[in-house]
Amino acid sequence: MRRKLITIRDVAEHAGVSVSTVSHVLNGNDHHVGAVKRERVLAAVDKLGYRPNAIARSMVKRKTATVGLVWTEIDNPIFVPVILGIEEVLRPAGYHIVLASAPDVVQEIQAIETLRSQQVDGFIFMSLSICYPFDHLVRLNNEGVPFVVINRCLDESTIPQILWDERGAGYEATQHLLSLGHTRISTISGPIHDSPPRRSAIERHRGWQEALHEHGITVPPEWIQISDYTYEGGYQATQQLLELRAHECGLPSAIFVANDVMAASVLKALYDAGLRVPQDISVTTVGDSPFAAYTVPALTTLSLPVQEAGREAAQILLEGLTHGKSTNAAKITLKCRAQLRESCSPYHTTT
Amino acid sequence: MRRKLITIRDVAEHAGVSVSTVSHVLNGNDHHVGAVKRERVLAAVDKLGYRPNAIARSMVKRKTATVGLVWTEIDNPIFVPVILGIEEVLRPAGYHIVLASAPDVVQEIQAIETLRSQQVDGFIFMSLSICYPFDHLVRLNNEGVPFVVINRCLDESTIPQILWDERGAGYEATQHLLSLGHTRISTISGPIHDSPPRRSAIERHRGWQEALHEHGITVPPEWIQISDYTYEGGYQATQQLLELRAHECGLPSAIFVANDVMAASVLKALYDAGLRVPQDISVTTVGDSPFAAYTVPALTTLSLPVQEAGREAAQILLEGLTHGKSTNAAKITLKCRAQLRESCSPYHTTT
DNA sequence: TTGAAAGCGCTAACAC
DNA sequence: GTGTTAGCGCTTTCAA
Repeated sequence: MRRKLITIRDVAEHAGVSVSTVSHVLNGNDHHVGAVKRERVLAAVDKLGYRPNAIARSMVKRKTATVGLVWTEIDNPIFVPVILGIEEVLRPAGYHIVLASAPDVVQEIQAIETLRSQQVDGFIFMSLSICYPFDHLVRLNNEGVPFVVINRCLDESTIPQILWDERGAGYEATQHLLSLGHTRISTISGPIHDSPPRRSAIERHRGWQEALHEHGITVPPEWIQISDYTYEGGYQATQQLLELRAHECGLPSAIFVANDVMAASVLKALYDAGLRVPQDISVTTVGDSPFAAYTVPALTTLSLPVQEAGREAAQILLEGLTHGKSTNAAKITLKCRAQLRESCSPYHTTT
Repeated sequence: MRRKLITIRDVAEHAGVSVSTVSHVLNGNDHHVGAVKRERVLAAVDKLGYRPNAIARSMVKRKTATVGLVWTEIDNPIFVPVILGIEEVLRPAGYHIVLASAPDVVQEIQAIETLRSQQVDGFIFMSLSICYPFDHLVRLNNEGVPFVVINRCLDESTIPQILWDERGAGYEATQHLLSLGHTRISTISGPIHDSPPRRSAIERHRGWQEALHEHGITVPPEWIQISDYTYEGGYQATQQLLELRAHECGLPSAIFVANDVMAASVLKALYDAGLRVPQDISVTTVGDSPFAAYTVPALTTLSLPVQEAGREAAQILLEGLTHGKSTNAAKITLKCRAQLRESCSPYHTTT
């Protein structure tokens, strides 16, 4: 930043005191500084427009008051609320956030390296529920670097992590359908066969399974559509399902769709096929994107406490940042909340 | 980051060379270093797991390779693609991004202060098209700090800025309706009366006006609904419009909705009222959120090149970062692209 | 209460 | 080619 930098020395000179006195005043170590000199310092600071150099300070304090936010795939809208939650708690604590998106593990490792050389004080890792290898995270943890991980399956109890109760979400979404009398309940699942696996997809699917199982219900395999969490995928999966009209197993009376993005396009596919929701077919899903309340019909869904995840993560990190190390490695699972809207109706034989 | 830090001196010692040699090797000033010593240095670096301290380097180079991203309201999904665009160009250039959200001007000024003391090399400001006062930006500019501003109206030609052609978007969206034979074209506008003003809302509205004016069309004032860019707002505005059924001016045959969020709820409101889109009423809008292609019916809209805005901003900033200062303060206006989908049909007297 | 001075880890003259 | 050394701007003993 161009301009001749104004340093603490300039201030000291201007105020006719020593640099250490200036430093003391500026850092609130006022106790041992005379009121007169303090005033003089403050005046000089003001007059000169002095702006302390945080870099220089970081150098000697060996702390930067900065945390690295490593994002496994930034191209996801939930990024925003999560960051919001993180900022909400990190900002007041005086911390800054440095961003680094890292689409894969190699880049993640690379990002960690870079950020560490930047001397960040800690990390938050946010991923798309993908079960990447995490040896590097274990190592990082062993080195005593504070960090917390959001939405990633690491089967490692000494790393603090925030998860959503995906299985519970799938379960409850299905349970809701069951409670309405539906028994012919299909699913359009997320990428449950991906490798590395996608935890959310697998868990939501399992939740659906468990709910059905509890009621002793089995469904024809054709009613299980594996898709990919995208609009296009949801649309196509629905078309697949609709072809069963002519098939012996027939159509389900309800669909559990693994995320709200697909659910939106499921609605569209159903509409395009002339089926009415919820009269002809009910739909539940997971994820409560802002649009979910304004689809036609509005989606009954389980909302992920996204911003809360950011808050929790930051909170735990802060703990580790201040108390030198994460006290008790927490594994927090956040419950999803049901949002009952218009896409479901009680089961009845064809209208 | 705990652990005894390994410094460049340790490496020098281990390799039996001087620190400056190590520094040269590490910074690619290889020309003047013998191959033998270079190897020894590299080996020592590897063996010791040396990680250069970027903070120390920044201190002497007076550069941090970091840019501050100041976000006027982080709670907006377009944040993600914009960041994506920014990272796309800043990352390869070796720059990091420090985040700071600042909901209002006071906090923005504060954020700038903090980031400057953090020694960021430059800034990108991203706002919601709100015409905040910007004296502080002019000052920043005068101090020679490189920065660029996205989506904000500052009537100041020496500050590089990226804008979207909002007026053009409104114009073309309306023009499309006109070309389909519509003349009874209503608008659900954004917050055009806000203070400080919202540029996008005003411009889109003006685009609508201009298109009608060009065709010598005037509309009853009841057909102009001022709303707020939200789902709720869009829904309510539509209900207002629908009350005109009983009114002497009657219903329009088409609506230009100022953003896609409102458009989604307009669709819903119309559906709830038993009106079919596009058979009974056509809808165009601005903004092409991912969901816009999957509403029922899919929205005909003008898409903002969002990621491109991020890219352009970063590109221009990079210019200023490397060439000491922004060469020629650019004001780039990005054109919006029409996405023709299902929400419009040719005008015809009531079906 | 105040100040002098020793670094924090690195780069870049400048000397050899 | 290679090494010595003077800072970058700040905090923090330690003395006075």
